[in-house]
Order: sequence, then structure tokens, then C-alpha cells
Amino acid sequence: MSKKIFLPHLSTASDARAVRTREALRTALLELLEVKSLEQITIRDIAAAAGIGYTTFFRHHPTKESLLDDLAAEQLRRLITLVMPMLNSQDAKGASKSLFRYVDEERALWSTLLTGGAAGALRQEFLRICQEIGESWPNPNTWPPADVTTQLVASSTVELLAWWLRQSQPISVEELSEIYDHLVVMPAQGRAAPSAVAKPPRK
Amino acid sequence: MSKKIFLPHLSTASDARAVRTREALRTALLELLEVKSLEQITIRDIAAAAGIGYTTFFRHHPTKESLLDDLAAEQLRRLITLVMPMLNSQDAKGASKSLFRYVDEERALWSTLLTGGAAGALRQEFLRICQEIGESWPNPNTWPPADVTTQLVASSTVELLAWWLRQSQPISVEELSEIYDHLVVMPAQGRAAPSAVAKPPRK
Amino acid sequence: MSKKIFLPHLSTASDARAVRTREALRTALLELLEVKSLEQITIRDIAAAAGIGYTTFFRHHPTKESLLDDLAAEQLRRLITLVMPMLNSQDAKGASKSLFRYVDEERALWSTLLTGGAAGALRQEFLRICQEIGESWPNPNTWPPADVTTQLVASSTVELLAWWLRQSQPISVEELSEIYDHLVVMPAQGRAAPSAVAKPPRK
Amino acid sequence: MSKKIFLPHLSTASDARAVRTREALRTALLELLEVKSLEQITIRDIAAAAGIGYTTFFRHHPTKESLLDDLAAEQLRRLITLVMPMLNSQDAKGASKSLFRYVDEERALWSTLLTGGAAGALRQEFLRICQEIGESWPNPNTWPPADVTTQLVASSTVELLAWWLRQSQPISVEELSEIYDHLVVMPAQGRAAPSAVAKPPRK
DNA sequence: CTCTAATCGAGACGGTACGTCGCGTCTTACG
DNA sequence: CGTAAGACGCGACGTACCGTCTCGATTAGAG
Repeated sequence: MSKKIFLPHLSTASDARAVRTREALRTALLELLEVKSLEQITIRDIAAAAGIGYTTFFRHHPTKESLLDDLAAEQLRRLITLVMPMLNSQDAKGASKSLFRYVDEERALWSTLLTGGAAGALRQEFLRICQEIGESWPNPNTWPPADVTTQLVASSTVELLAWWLRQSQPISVEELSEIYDHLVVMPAQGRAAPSAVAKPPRK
Repeated sequence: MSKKIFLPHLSTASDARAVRTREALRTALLELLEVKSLEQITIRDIAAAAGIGYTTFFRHHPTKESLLDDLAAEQLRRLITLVMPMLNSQDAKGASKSLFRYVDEERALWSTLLTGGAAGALRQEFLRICQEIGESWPNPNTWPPADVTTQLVASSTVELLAWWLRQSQPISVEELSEIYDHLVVMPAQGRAAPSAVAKPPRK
Repeated sequence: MSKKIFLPHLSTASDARAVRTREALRTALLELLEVKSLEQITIRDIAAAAGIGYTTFFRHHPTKESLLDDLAAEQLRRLITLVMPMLNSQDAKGASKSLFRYVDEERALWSTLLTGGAAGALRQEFLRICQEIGESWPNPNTWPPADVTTQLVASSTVELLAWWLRQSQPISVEELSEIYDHLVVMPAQGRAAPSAVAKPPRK
Repeated sequence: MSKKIFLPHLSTASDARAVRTREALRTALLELLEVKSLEQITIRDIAAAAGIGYTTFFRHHPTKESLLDDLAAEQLRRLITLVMPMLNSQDAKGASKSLFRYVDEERALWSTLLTGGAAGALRQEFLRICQEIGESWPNPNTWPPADVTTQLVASSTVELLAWWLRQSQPISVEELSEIYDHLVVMPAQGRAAPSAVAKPPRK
């Protein structure tokens, strides 16, 4: 009962037509994500929107999730490298400004990804990766536990970004940084409370 | 020549069989949610797990989401009434303890709802309702804007609860309250900085 | 795997309510047959039209076919006793007039039965019974074979009756008798063709 | 947001697979018709018997009746062109022999169609078409009325054919022609009774 | 400058799930 | 305490997509 006998050519990434098709697929998915959620989008929808044959989709991606990856993976990775410093950087303010400036540059893309139909999937993937990276770090016995702090910072960051991108009246990067610093970064760095709390004995 | 003669939900609600069936459906969904996500669960799965006929499902609920509502709506409403005070209560500590004690009482249910396959849906619904309630409040021109604060408090609360329920080593309500107060409540109340947090008492 | 555990009371035919219900069912079916075919009519339709509960239907008849029987069986039997003489009677003219006069008296009923949604079923049952009776008769080695003659007479009779009942301009019993005699009876009695054909050699 | 995107029947008709499938469907239906009536046959039955997927059925036919059409329409049309001459041809004997010889050639098919589970449907369709054609003819004020004659000839023809195909002992085309001529054709042509029938007064 | 070979769209195909409908049986609550 | 109302399991309906496969047309390179 083999699961996959189907192995398309996975077109030689250098073929001009293939490149054009991939681009069309990405664009099509983004367009559709502005309107409906990933699960509501069918592969047939995407192929139609991209102006390619249904079967051709599978020459490039095994599933629609794979196409979303292709879209988001690199951007997501970059976003994460900009977020993680928040947890221990000395210059959190500067770091957060870098983060928001980057998102501002790619505003159109992130707007779709975080406020459109892929928001759930993106959020989940983002949290997963943050957790993964957090776990690989040296884990001093801090309080509150590092994993929960990471989780809350990551989730708050996504939520704040989504909120920002939803606003009709633009909010400046500086102002957003202030909010972020106030509500997310400082509490997480334990500077929220003046007297840095020593880890309480567990058990 | 009417097109729709299908009128469910007229069930007497007092018929013993119907009550039994509804209960079986709820239980079945909870069982399945421990294993897979809501979208992966088919109505046929639920019916089979509940030991009822596939068609019978529709006599009680138009969709599986409706069944989830039936499960979660009241509990969710209760959770929310316990969360909202965090945003302005004088006695946040007490409020948060009430919150966590309630979740602790319904630990089995909330564990499934927040760490199982319905987590995404629940989280989204929770945020939606919080936002709705927040908007109905008197809105002094605070900074940071009230809506973003609400959003972050709500999302952090869910995230923290999910983290708590996932822990293999139980964490006491008191300790959790400390973490919550530290990372979520105080920053949100703008009391983030000076007022000292003494080493949190254990137990 | 028992097929029938369901044995309703089959209400004591003398109960006044039962009698009223049976009558309502018959009427309801007749009404519906004017509009759609037997297979398109559901038992729920009939019950609703008769103003009785769905389940109650089954107290009186196991299937809708059984109800049709109840309606038609006796009338059908009577019709047949009037038709069979055509095959050998001396006084075919008189016999056919009796036949058509009877149908004329029950015009409303037969009109529904033969031109409405039960036409197919009635026709088939009629033919079946004719054939059965024909077979029980002494079978002199006639030519053409008796069974085919019976079959054709029966089918032509039904067809002619249906045609008659469909006419918007009423045709008198006398005239119809002429047509019947001409097209059906005389040929069947071998008085059709002038030169009576001797039985041809069979291979 | 269109409700119906379902567009079958665009099949290339030249695709070898499609041709094979269509053939399999025809064969399957014929097999099933030997056993049960059209209404008792489900589309799932047909698909299973044809060895194709249930859904695939609908790529080729919207209903099972449509499949029956596909089977019978052309043959039926041919049969009718052979029957209609009976009503006015000079050479009825020759015409009837052509008719029966044709049916004899396609004996297997017609045997299934006229004595199997599609008999009712076929009969009805046959009568409908005959009537239709008859109505398009010049309609001299004959007696008996042309439409009833057509109806009776058509129905008798089908009945006779069905009888013939049911016989275990084969009856020759010649002999059948004799019977047909005797019982159906001659009466219909008004050459039935020796003493020509004087036209009875109408109205 | 044909002629074979690779490629790609279109869509046929077997599936699985959907939501609807009617069946005939069984249970319950009500009058 | 019998009966109507309707809950129930069942199975067919017709639709939508899935992911795989086949095919015919369109190019592209080789003879």
C-alpha cells in the first residue's frame, strides 16, 4: 500500500517557464489568501488563478501547504531572527525597531500572511519555530521558566504585528516600538519588575 | 415545490434518547479532539465514535463546529467573565487565582480544548469575544490603545493556560498566578515597572 | 436477521376511527396520483395529505402499494370480469357496452387510476391477472395462440380506456363500443379477417 | 459564487478510456435489467457492475434513465421507423417481416429491453414517440380516430414483441407476421371485418 | 524540413466526505 | 394506556475535491 508513487519532475529550477509558473502560483495564493482561508482554497482555485493547468500544480508542489511554505518560509525565518534577540538583547529598543522596519518594508506580504486566510497556519508555525530555537538555548534556571516566556513573547509579537497591519490609520514604527517595549519586551526581560526576581525554589 | 423541508433543532430536548445522543456526541468529539484536529475529524468519525448513525448527527447539529460550540460555548463564556477583570480590577491577584482555580476544576475539559485539536478554533473564538466585550467598554484615551492591550492580554492568557495544561509536572495555582501577574497583568495595567515584586511565595 | 418484527394491530376493521382513517388514506392517495406517479409519492406525502400521523400509516398498510391495492383491487377484479367475456362471448357488443358503462359510472376513479400516476402499476396488474385467468381456461389449440390473444386484448382494452378517459370531448359509450368492437374484439374472435386463416403449419 | 459548476457531457467522446467506460456502463445496465427493474437498480449497482467508480457514472450520465436512453434511443428510433408504416403501407406484410427480422437480429438486446426490468420505461417511451409522430401526420377525418388507432397499434406491437421474445419455443418470423397481420395490422387498416364498416355518425 | 520525442493542458478516473432525503422500526410523552 | 409524533439507523442520492493516470496537441531536437 505505497503512499506515494507519484514523483513529478520537480522542474529544473532554472527553466524559465518553470520560474514563471512558480511566481504565478505564489501570486495566486497570496491573492486568494486575502479572500479566504487556506483550507477553503482548493488546489483547483490556485491553478485557475495562476492560469496554469490543475495537474501542473503538482509538478511544483505536492500540496498547497508546500506552496505556502515556498512563500513564507524564508520570510518567516528572517522574521524570527529579528524576534529572538528580544529575549536577551541589551539593545531591545534597537532590535524591535529593526523588526518593525523589516515588516514595514514587506508590508503587503505580511499583511496578507498575518491578517488573511493563512494567519492561523503562520502563527502556529512561527510559535513552533520560536519554541524550537528557544529550547536549543542554554537554559539557566530562570523564573518564570524560559519556555513560557518565549511562548508569550512570540505569541504577543505575532498578535501585535497583526494588530498593526490591520490598522487603517498607520502607526509609526517608533510608536509601535514603544508599545512593544512596554507590553512585551520589558516584562519578558524581567525588567518589568524592578527587583530582578531570583529563581524561586521549585518543589 | 419547496427546496428545503429540512428542519432540525426542533427536537423536544426533553426526549431521553435525544439527550443521550447529544451527550454521546459531546463525549465523542472530546475524545477525538485529543487525537486530531477539528478539521481532520469528519462527521462520520464523530458519529461512529458516538455510536450513532451518520445522518442522526444532523438532527442535532448542522456542522461539527456547532457541536463544538455546544461543548465549549458556556465554559468559554465563563472563562471570559473571569479574564476580563484583569484589565482594570484592583484585585488582579485574587481575580487571576479565581480564573486558574476554575480552569483547574475543569482541567480535563480545558486540557482537551486548549491543547487538543480544537485549540486554534477555541483561541480564535476566545479572542473574538474578548475584543467584542472590550469594544463595548468606555474607552478613555489610554496609551497603549485599549484594543491592543485587550488583544495581547487575551492571547497571552490563552497561551499561558495552554502551557500550564501541557506541563507534566503540575504547577500550583499560586505560582501560575505569580507568572501571570508578572508577565501579563501588571504590564497591561501600566504598573509594569516599579512596584516591587517580592520573591513570590510558594504555596 | 429477521425481516419483519413489526406487526401493527391492523386495526379492527370495525373501529369507526379506523374506517375514517382508511377512507382518508384512499382519498389522499387518489388526490396525489392525479399529480405525480406512485414512486414519486412518499408515504409521508400520503400521511400528510390524509391528515394522519406518519406512523399511523403503517397501522393500516405495510407499503404504499398495499394502499393502492386496497383502492384498486376490487374495482380491478370487477373490471376484469367484464373484460374476459370479450374473448369468447356471443354477445360481445352487449358485453363491451356493460364494460364501458361501468367505467363511465366510476369515471372519476378510473380516470385517476388509468391516466394518473398509477397507470403503469394498474396496467401491469391488470395484464397479470388477465393472463392468469386465461391460463386457467380450457385451451383448445387455437390459432393464434390463446395467450397472445388474451395479452393483446387486455392491453388494448386498457389502452383504449385510458385514451377514452383522457379525451376532453366526451365520447359516448356506444361509439366507443363500435371502436372497441372494430379494433379489438372482432379480430380477437377470429372474425376479423374475411378469409379465416387456417392454422399455418409450424415448421 | 455560482451554485453549479458541474458540467458533465463535455467528454471528448474520443478518449479511449471514456469509450471503454461508456461501453462498460451499457453492458452493466443490460445485465442488471435482466434481473431487476430500472427503479430497483441503483446507480451504485451499475457502477459496481461496470467496475467503475460511483462518481464516474455522473461524468457520463446525469441519471440512470439517461444511460438507458443511450442504450435504447437509437434502437428505439429504428424500431419505430419500422413500425409506423404498418398504419398505411400497401405492403404491410413485407413491412412487418422487416420489423420482426430486425428484432430477431438484435434479439439479445430487445429481449432484455422488452422482457426485463426496463420494459415499462421502454414501452412508455415507445408509445410517446409513436404518438408524437402520428400527430405530425396529415390527419384525414378517419374513423376510428387516428390517434387511438396509433396508440393501439403501438401498444399491441410492443406487447406482441414482448410475448414473442418470452417464448421458449422459437416462433418463426413468418408465423409471427401472420399473427401480427391478423390481430393488429388489418384491423388498424380498416380491412378488419369483411363487411366494410360504415362510418357511424359522430356527435 | 520532416519526423520522432519530450512536455504540458485538459480532464478521466477511483476515492472519500459532504449534506439531503425517504424508508421502516422503535421509543417516548401526552391526552 | 393507546396512539401521534418523531428520534433513530440505514442507505441512496447528487456534488465537490482529492491525488493519480492517460491522452492528444504542441513543441523541439535529431536525422
